[in-house]
Amino acid sequence: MATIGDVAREAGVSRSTVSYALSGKRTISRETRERIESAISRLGFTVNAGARALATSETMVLGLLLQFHEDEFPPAMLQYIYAISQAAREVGYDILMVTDSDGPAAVRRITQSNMVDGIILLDIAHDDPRLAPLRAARQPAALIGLPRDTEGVDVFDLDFGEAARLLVDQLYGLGHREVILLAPPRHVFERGGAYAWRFRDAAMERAARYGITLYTYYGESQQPAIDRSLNAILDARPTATALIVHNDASIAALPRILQERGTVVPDDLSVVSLFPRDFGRSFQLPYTAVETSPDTLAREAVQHLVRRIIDPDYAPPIVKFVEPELTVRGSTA
Amino acid sequence: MATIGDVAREAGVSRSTVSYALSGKRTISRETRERIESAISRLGFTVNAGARALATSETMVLGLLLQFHEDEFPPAMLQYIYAISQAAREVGYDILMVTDSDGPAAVRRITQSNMVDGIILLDIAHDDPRLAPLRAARQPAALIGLPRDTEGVDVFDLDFGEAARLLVDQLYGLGHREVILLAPPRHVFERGGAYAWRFRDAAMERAARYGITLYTYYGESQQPAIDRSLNAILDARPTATALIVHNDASIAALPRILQERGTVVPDDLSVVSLFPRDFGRSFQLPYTAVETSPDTLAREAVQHLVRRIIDPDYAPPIVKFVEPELTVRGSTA
DNA sequence: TATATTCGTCGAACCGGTTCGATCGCTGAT
DNA sequence: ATCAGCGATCGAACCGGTTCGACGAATATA
Repeated sequence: MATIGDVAREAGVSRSTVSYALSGKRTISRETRERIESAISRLGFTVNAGARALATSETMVLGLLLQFHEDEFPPAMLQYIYAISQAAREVGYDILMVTDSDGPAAVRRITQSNMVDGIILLDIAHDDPRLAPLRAARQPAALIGLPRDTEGVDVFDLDFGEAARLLVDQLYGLGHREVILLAPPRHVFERGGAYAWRFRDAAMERAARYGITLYTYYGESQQPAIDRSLNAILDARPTATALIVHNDASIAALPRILQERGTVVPDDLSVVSLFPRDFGRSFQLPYTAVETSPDTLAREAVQHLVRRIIDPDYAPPIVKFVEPELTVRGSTA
Repeated sequence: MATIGDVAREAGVSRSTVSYALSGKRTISRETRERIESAISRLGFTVNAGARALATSETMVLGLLLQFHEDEFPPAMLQYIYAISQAAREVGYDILMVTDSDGPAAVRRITQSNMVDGIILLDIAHDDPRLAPLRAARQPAALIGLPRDTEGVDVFDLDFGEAARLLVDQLYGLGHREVILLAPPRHVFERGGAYAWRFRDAAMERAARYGITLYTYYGESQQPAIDRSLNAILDARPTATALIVHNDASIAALPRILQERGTVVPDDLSVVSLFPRDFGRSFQLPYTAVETSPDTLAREAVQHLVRRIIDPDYAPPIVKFVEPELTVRGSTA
């Protein structure tokens, strides 16, 4: 590989001149610049990322930390990963994807060794053990998901509480007074997935205020338990007139289950849910729902992170809740 | 951040001594080593990855290049991504994930700038445009998927031809003589996804040999077209007694569709398929099938790649087909 | 006892960039 | 005619590691 020294020699200038021609940080005469450019293309020169990183202390890489929980629904995760990667590239950054099962160690490893300029965390737990090493790090971080303590980090998340209220309101307005809430699996709550109880608690609070009887159940994460539990829940509450599903794995299975049971939506049962917008691409989900948009969330997180990398205190840490939007699909009556 | 110079000063030795103590490449006295180690932990020293990469020309990072096609089924992709990431970490490497839509440019960018020690390519097209820049690169590559020309790269893939034969044999042995083959979407063929026609052609060849009438159809990739096309196909061939599904998106929707139609498996129709082993985790797929194992494939690719990074010509380039395995689930009669 | 080895350590060079300060030739203002 | 100011370029230092050759002291060999 050609180095900047080779280019300098070929163009008959010094290394620093080549560097300045590349960065444009000092004026270079038209003639010299052209000589350098032609030398670069003749030699096929590309700057060595490691050397540049060493000199500038900027790697132009973002760390993407994620854990893969057995009880998580894969399609949803990929939405985020992909969106983050795309958004990062748009602003000139690459993604170092780290899936270590030991999250805190992973954070320490990549921040202390200076492999990345910033960090994005997915799958935030209420007391996320990765936050401590993250706060100790030199690099800024953006979280997608809400932890208990947001100090020193930027947070982006859907307003799950508001989403729940929106859905309950919708059902209440249509006259439903006996509703089943299918929440995420129990492990999600135990692990501290705050989005789970933010949604559940808001739904319960709202239902209570309206005098709605809300039956709360926790879904399963893997087949065939998903099917079994859905059937069991529906069997247990024959008088319920509506179903709120906050559970990706279950919502994907629901159409088939209802079909099997001969339950017609919305005649026999109203169904509302909450899932990523692109689920429709993979699954047939004809339900009125709050559609989350991983793309938007990811893009916003990345852009904020990059701004903070460039200027660490361009603004105080933010906690941004994306407003949920209801897409009505006529699965309610 | 403490540098190796800080450690050296703290321990009262030279920088090189610290380096040798770290790498173990030269003998260091017990006493000195202990002084260095305590200095390291006192200062919280971690080697700077960029500096080490510059000095050693080894980044300990693998590039993972993938493109996200609209007509692909996301869950399958994630299996690979995750497995590769895990396998890489096991052997000390991190993953730089690149999703640029311009694949060849991405290959050039990360290889020429020396960001990675090796490259893994997913989603190989028959004439994959990324291969040219890859062969020009200094870094070795492993492909998951089979291109036309395998020169200079290591290739890992399921033996799709054999998989097809296995499934056709299975049906033939049970007496089926009129079979529907649901292949991947047309775009996959057009784009050059070799696995698609390797499976299809082998199935057709085998069917012809046995005198089986094979109706070949191409599935859709997105809802609601998937549902529509499945129904149309089943309507068009009421006399077919078996269905071979080589199409992730369709197989995920199939149970519901059959339910809707009142078709009982295997009494009314035998179904066999080909999908990743872990699909059972997300979807309820009670079908006899060749189950692919992204984990195994990914692990093998990564391990080979790393070996080749360490010793570029430890062996000639390999093309490794993983033998398909049939899991019988009683969806045939 | 003289000599060859081995052990433990150091200094310097190098990896491939960036950046600061200095120099030099011109131009324009005084 | 003098000098400030600017444009264009260079050299050197630096980023934080690794590695090679050298060297003194201790140990083994003859």
